Amino acid sequence: MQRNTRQKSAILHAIEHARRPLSPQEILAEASQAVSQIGMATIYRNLKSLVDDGALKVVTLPGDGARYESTSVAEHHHHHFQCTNCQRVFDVHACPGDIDHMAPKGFSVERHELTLYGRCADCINA
Amino acid sequence: MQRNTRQKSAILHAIEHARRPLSPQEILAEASQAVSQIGMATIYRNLKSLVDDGALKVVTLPGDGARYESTSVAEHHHHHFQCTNCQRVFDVHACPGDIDHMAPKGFSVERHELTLYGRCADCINA
DNA sequence: CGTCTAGTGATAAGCCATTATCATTAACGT
DNA sequence: ACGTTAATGATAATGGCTTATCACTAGACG
Repeated sequence: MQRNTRQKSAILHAIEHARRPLSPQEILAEASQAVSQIGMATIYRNLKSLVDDGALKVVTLPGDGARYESTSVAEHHHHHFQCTNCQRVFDVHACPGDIDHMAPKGFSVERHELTLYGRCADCINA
Repeated sequence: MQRNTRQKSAILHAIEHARRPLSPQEILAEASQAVSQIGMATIYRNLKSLVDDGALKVVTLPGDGARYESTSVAEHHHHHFQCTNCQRVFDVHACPGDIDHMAPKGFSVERHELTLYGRCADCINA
Protein backbone atom coordinates (compact mmCIF):
# COMPACT_ATOMS: atom_id res chain seq x y z
CA MET A 1 0.00 0.00 0.00
CA GLN A 2 1.16 3.51 -0.85
CA ARG A 3 0.58 6.30 1.63
CA ASN A 4 0.48 10.03 1.10
CA THR A 5 2.76 11.57 3.65
CA ARG A 6 3.38 15.20 4.37
CA GLN A 7 7.02 14.56 3.56
CA LYS A 8 6.38 13.22 0.09
CA SER A 9 3.98 16.05 -0.65
CA ALA A 10 6.52 18.60 0.49
CA ILE A 11 9.20 17.06 -1.72
CA LEU A 12 6.99 16.94 -4.79
CA HIS A 13 5.74 20.43 -4.16
CA ALA A 14 9.27 21.78 -3.89
CA ILE A 15 10.27 20.27 -7.21
CA GLU A 16 7.08 21.12 -9.07
CA HIS A 17 7.25 24.74 -8.01
CA ALA A 18 10.91 25.19 -8.70
CA ARG A 19 11.58 26.49 -12.16
CA ARG A 20 14.75 24.50 -12.29
CA PRO A 21 16.21 21.09 -11.34
CA LEU A 22 16.94 20.77 -7.65
CA SER A 23 19.66 18.86 -5.85
CA PRO A 24 18.79 16.65 -2.87
CA GLN A 25 20.20 19.35 -0.59
CA GLU A 26 18.10 22.02 -2.21
CA ILE A 27 15.06 19.80 -1.92
CA LEU A 28 15.83 19.22 1.73
CA ALA A 29 16.04 22.94 2.32
CA GLU A 30 12.75 23.59 0.51
CA ALA A 31 10.87 20.69 2.07
CA SER A 32 12.11 21.66 5.52
CA GLN A 33 9.95 24.75 5.32
CA ALA A 34 6.87 22.55 5.22
CA VAL A 35 8.11 19.71 7.42
CA SER A 36 10.84 21.16 9.55
CA GLN A 37 12.30 17.98 10.92
CA ILE A 38 12.45 16.12 7.64
CA GLY A 39 15.67 14.17 7.18
CA MET A 40 17.93 13.46 4.26
CA ALA A 41 17.09 9.75 4.23
CA THR A 42 13.48 10.63 3.56
CA ILE A 43 14.50 12.89 0.70
CA TYR A 44 16.48 10.14 -0.97
CA ARG A 45 13.83 7.49 -0.33
CA ASN A 46 11.12 9.58 -1.89
CA LEU A 47 13.20 10.76 -4.80
CA LYS A 48 13.93 7.16 -5.61
CA SER A 49 10.31 6.09 -5.51
CA LEU A 50 9.14 9.16 -7.40
CA VAL A 51 11.64 8.45 -10.14
CA ASP A 52 10.53 4.81 -10.20
CA ASP A 53 6.93 5.95 -10.44
CA GLY A 54 7.81 8.16 -13.37
CA ALA A 55 6.89 11.40 -11.60
CA LEU A 56 10.45 12.73 -11.64
CA LYS A 57 13.42 12.62 -13.95
CA VAL A 58 17.07 12.71 -12.97
CA VAL A 59 19.22 15.49 -14.38
CA THR A 60 22.95 14.84 -14.45
CA LEU A 61 25.42 17.55 -15.32
CA PRO A 62 29.16 17.16 -15.77
CA GLY A 63 31.06 16.74 -12.53
CA ASP A 64 28.05 17.26 -10.34
CA GLY A 65 25.59 15.18 -8.38
CA ALA A 66 22.09 14.30 -9.49
CA ARG A 67 19.30 16.84 -9.64
CA TYR A 68 15.61 16.25 -10.09
CA GLU A 69 12.93 17.80 -12.24
CA SER A 70 9.31 16.93 -12.79
CA THR A 71 8.56 14.65 -15.69
CA SER A 72 6.17 17.19 -17.17
CA VAL A 73 9.11 19.52 -17.68
CA ALA A 74 11.44 16.77 -18.85
CA GLU A 75 9.01 15.69 -21.54
CA HIS A 76 9.82 18.79 -23.52
CA HIS A 77 13.30 18.60 -24.96
CA HIS A 78 15.43 21.20 -23.27
CA HIS A 79 18.87 21.88 -21.88
CA HIS A 80 20.49 23.40 -18.83
CA PHE A 81 22.47 26.35 -17.63
CA GLN A 82 24.64 26.16 -14.54
CA CYS A 83 25.79 29.27 -12.77
CA THR A 84 29.52 29.13 -12.10
CA ASN A 85 29.01 31.24 -9.01
CA CYS A 86 26.05 29.77 -7.13
CA GLN A 87 26.07 26.37 -8.85
CA ARG A 88 22.32 26.48 -9.37
CA VAL A 89 20.94 24.91 -12.53
CA PHE A 90 18.32 26.51 -14.75
CA ASP A 91 16.34 25.28 -17.72
CA VAL A 92 17.14 26.42 -21.22
CA HIS A 93 14.17 26.00 -23.50
CA ALA A 94 16.08 26.08 -26.71
CA CYS A 95 18.19 23.70 -28.72
CA PRO A 96 20.61 24.33 -31.56
CA GLY A 97 19.17 21.27 -33.33
CA ASP A 98 20.79 19.62 -36.29
CA ILE A 99 23.32 17.99 -34.04
CA ASP A 100 23.13 14.37 -35.03
CA HIS A 101 25.28 14.73 -38.13
CA MET A 102 28.14 16.00 -35.98
CA ALA A 103 29.10 12.53 -34.87
CA PRO A 104 31.99 10.72 -36.55
CA LYS A 105 31.17 8.60 -39.57
CA GLY A 106 29.68 5.24 -38.74
CA PHE A 107 28.34 6.44 -35.39
CA SER A 108 24.65 6.69 -34.63
CA VAL A 109 23.36 9.43 -32.36
CA GLU A 110 20.52 8.67 -29.98
CA ARG A 111 20.37 11.82 -27.93
CA HIS A 112 22.44 14.77 -26.78
CA GLU A 113 22.94 16.98 -23.77
CA LEU A 114 23.97 20.60 -23.79
CA THR A 115 25.09 22.53 -20.75
CA LEU A 116 25.74 26.26 -20.68
CA TYR A 117 27.94 27.80 -18.03
CA GLY A 118 28.08 31.38 -16.88
CA ARG A 119 26.51 33.82 -14.48
CA CYS A 120 22.84 33.71 -13.61
CA ALA A 121 20.92 36.96 -13.25
CA ASP A 122 21.36 36.93 -9.48
CA CYS A 123 25.10 36.42 -9.62
CA ILE A 124 26.00 38.54 -12.60
CA ASN A 125 27.07 41.36 -10.29
CA ALA A 126 28.65 39.27 -7.59
CA MET B 1 63.79 18.10 -9.11
CA GLN B 2 61.59 16.52 -11.73
CA ARG B 3 62.46 13.11 -13.11
CA ASN B 4 61.43 11.47 -16.33
CA THR B 5 60.21 8.05 -15.39
CA ARG B 6 59.15 5.25 -17.65
CA GLN B 7 55.76 5.42 -15.98
CA LYS B 8 55.14 9.05 -16.77
CA SER B 9 56.27 8.55 -20.36
CA ALA B 10 53.95 5.59 -20.74
CA ILE B 11 51.03 7.60 -19.39
CA LEU B 12 51.67 10.58 -21.62
CA HIS B 13 52.24 8.35 -24.62
CA ALA B 14 48.95 6.54 -24.02
CA ILE B 15 47.00 9.79 -23.91
CA GLU B 16 48.79 11.49 -26.79
CA HIS B 17 48.24 8.54 -29.06
CA ALA B 18 44.65 7.96 -28.14
CA ARG B 19 42.26 9.75 -30.43
CA ARG B 20 39.92 10.27 -27.57
CA PRO B 21 39.84 11.16 -23.87
CA LEU B 22 40.86 8.28 -21.62
CA SER B 23 39.73 7.35 -18.15
CA PRO B 24 42.28 6.49 -15.46
CA GLN B 25 41.41 2.82 -15.93
CA GLU B 26 41.92 3.03 -19.66
CA ILE B 27 45.21 4.80 -19.10
CA LEU B 28 46.24 2.09 -16.67
CA ALA B 29 45.45 -0.57 -19.24
CA GLU B 30 47.39 1.22 -21.95
CA ALA B 31 50.36 2.13 -19.80
CA SER B 32 50.53 -1.42 -18.47
CA GLN B 33 51.61 -2.55 -21.90
CA ALA B 34 54.76 -0.48 -21.54
CA VAL B 35 55.28 -0.85 -17.81
CA SER B 36 53.48 -4.00 -16.82
CA GLN B 37 53.53 -3.56 -13.06
CA ILE B 38 52.43 0.07 -13.03
CA GLY B 39 49.90 0.81 -10.31
CA MET B 40 46.82 2.97 -10.10
CA ALA B 41 48.40 5.34 -7.59
CA THR B 42 51.07 6.19 -10.14
CA ILE B 43 48.43 6.88 -12.76
CA TYR B 44 46.62 9.32 -10.51
CA ARG B 45 49.80 10.96 -9.29
CA ASN B 46 51.04 11.60 -12.79
CA LEU B 47 47.69 12.70 -14.13
CA LYS B 48 47.52 15.27 -11.37
CA SER B 49 50.97 16.66 -12.03
CA LEU B 50 50.49 16.62 -15.80
CA VAL B 51 47.28 18.60 -15.40
CA ASP B 52 49.06 21.00 -13.06
CA ASP B 53 51.84 21.38 -15.60
CA GLY B 54 49.28 22.16 -18.27
CA ALA B 55 50.10 19.13 -20.41
CA LEU B 56 46.67 17.55 -19.93
CA LYS B 57 43.11 18.73 -19.60
CA VAL B 58 40.35 17.07 -17.65
CA VAL B 59 37.21 16.07 -19.51
CA THR B 60 34.10 15.61 -17.41
CA LEU B 61 30.93 14.14 -18.85
CA PRO B 62 27.57 13.84 -17.12
CA GLY B 63 27.43 11.10 -14.54
CA ASP B 64 30.87 9.78 -15.24
CA GLY B 65 34.35 10.05 -13.82
CA ALA B 66 37.11 12.24 -15.16
CA ARG B 67 38.86 11.55 -18.42
CA TYR B 68 42.03 13.12 -19.74
CA GLU B 69 43.07 14.52 -23.08
CA SER B 70 46.21 16.30 -24.22
CA THR B 71 46.12 20.06 -24.06
CA SER B 72 46.97 20.31 -27.76
CA VAL B 73 43.63 18.67 -28.52
CA ALA B 74 41.75 20.61 -25.88
CA GLU B 75 42.94 23.93 -27.29
CA HIS B 76 40.64 23.51 -30.26
CA HIS B 77 37.03 23.92 -29.23
CA HIS B 78 35.31 20.60 -29.59
CA HIS B 79 32.76 18.32 -28.00
CA HIS B 80 32.32 14.68 -27.13
CA PHE B 81 30.43 11.56 -28.03
CA GLN B 82 29.93 8.76 -25.56
CA CYS B 83 28.96 5.29 -26.70
CA THR B 84 26.06 3.99 -24.68
CA ASN B 85 27.34 0.47 -25.16
CA CYS B 86 31.09 0.54 -24.47
CA GLN B 87 31.10 3.85 -22.58
CA ARG B 88 34.11 5.07 -24.52
CA VAL B 89 34.32 8.77 -25.30
CA PHE B 90 35.25 10.19 -28.68
CA ASP B 91 35.98 13.69 -29.90
CA VAL B 92 33.48 15.59 -32.00
CA HIS B 93 35.17 18.31 -33.99
CA ALA B 94 32.10 20.33 -34.65
CA CYS B 95 29.96 22.78 -32.77
CA PRO B 96 26.48 24.07 -33.48
CA GLY B 97 27.67 27.55 -32.51
CA ASP B 98 25.38 30.44 -31.81
CA ILE B 99 24.54 29.02 -28.44
CA ASP B 100 25.11 31.93 -26.12
CA HIS B 101 21.81 33.63 -26.85
CA MET B 102 19.96 30.54 -25.64
CA ALA B 103 20.43 31.46 -22.00
CA PRO B 104 17.60 33.14 -20.08
CA LYS B 105 17.50 36.92 -20.14
CA GLY B 106 19.94 38.55 -17.79
CA PHE B 107 22.28 35.55 -17.82
CA SER B 108 25.77 35.67 -19.28
CA VAL B 109 27.24 32.63 -20.95
CA GLU B 110 30.93 31.87 -20.54
CA ARG B 111 31.18 28.48 -22.16
CA HIS B 112 29.22 25.40 -23.05
CA GLU B 113 29.56 21.65 -23.24
CA LEU B 114 27.81 19.34 -25.63
CA THR B 115 27.70 15.59 -25.31
CA LEU B 116 26.28 13.24 -27.91
CA TYR B 117 25.16 9.76 -26.97
CA GLY B 118 24.68 6.75 -29.20
CA ARG B 119 26.53 3.83 -30.72
CA CYS B 120 30.11 4.08 -31.84
CA ALA B 121 31.18 2.38 -35.05
CA ASP B 122 32.45 -0.65 -33.15
CA CYS B 123 29.24 -1.13 -31.19
CA ILE B 124 26.67 -0.24 -33.79
CA ASN B 125 26.08 -3.92 -34.50
CA ALA B 126 26.36 -5.20 -30.95
C1' DC C 1 -11.39 4.78 17.14
C1' DG C 2 -8.29 0.93 16.80
C1' DT C 3 -5.25 -1.79 14.22
C1' DC C 4 -1.94 -2.61 10.89
C1' DT C 5 2.02 -1.52 8.64
C1' DA C 6 4.23 1.84 5.35
C1' DG C 7 6.92 5.72 6.15
C1' DT C 8 9.96 8.48 8.96
C1' DG C 9 14.24 10.08 11.19
C1' DA C 10 18.76 9.46 13.24
C1' DT C 11 22.55 7.12 12.45
C1' DA C 12 25.46 3.46 10.81
C1' DA C 13 27.09 1.31 6.90
C1' DG C 14 28.28 0.89 1.98
C1' DC C 15 30.35 2.45 -2.33
C1' DC C 16 33.81 4.10 -5.12
C1' DA C 17 36.92 7.29 -7.04
C1' DT C 18 40.78 9.53 -5.44
C1' DT C 19 44.57 10.51 -2.11
C1' DA C 20 47.91 9.50 1.67
C1' DT C 21 51.36 6.43 3.68
C1' DC C 22 55.77 4.37 3.61
C1' DA C 23 59.24 1.08 2.53
C1' DT C 24 61.54 0.23 -1.74
C1' DT C 25 63.24 1.44 -6.37
C1' DA C 26 65.46 3.90 -9.80
C1' DA C 27 66.52 8.68 -12.13
C1' DC C 28 70.21 11.87 -12.66
C1' DG C 29 73.89 15.07 -11.37
C1' DT C 30 78.54 14.56 -9.77
C1' DA D 1 79.64 4.02 -10.48
C1' DC D 2 77.73 6.40 -6.39
C1' DG D 3 74.74 8.77 -3.62
C1' DT D 4 70.78 11.49 -3.18
C1' DT D 5 66.09 11.72 -3.17
C1' DA D 6 62.03 11.90 -6.32
C1' DA D 7 59.01 8.47 -7.86
C1' DT D 8 56.93 4.06 -7.51
C1' DG D 9 53.71 0.37 -5.94
C1' DA D 10 50.86 -1.99 -2.59
C1' DT D 11 47.75 -0.88 0.51
C1' DA D 12 45.23 1.79 3.85
C1' DA D 13 42.67 5.84 4.44
C1' DT D 14 39.67 9.58 2.95
C1' DG D 15 35.53 12.05 1.59
C1' DG D 16 31.06 12.55 -0.58
C1' DC D 17 27.02 10.87 -1.73
C1' DT D 18 23.68 7.34 -1.30
C1' DT D 19 21.58 3.31 0.95
C1' DA D 20 20.51 0.15 4.98
C1' DT D 21 19.00 -0.47 9.72
C1' DC D 22 15.59 -0.23 13.17
C1' DA D 23 12.70 1.65 16.74
C1' DC D 24 9.13 4.89 16.48
C1' DT D 25 5.36 7.61 14.09
C1' DA D 26 1.40 8.33 11.66
C1' DG D 27 -1.52 7.30 7.26
C1' DA D 28 -5.64 4.54 5.90
C1' DC D 29 -9.13 1.22 6.11
C1' DG D 30 -12.54 -1.38 8.68
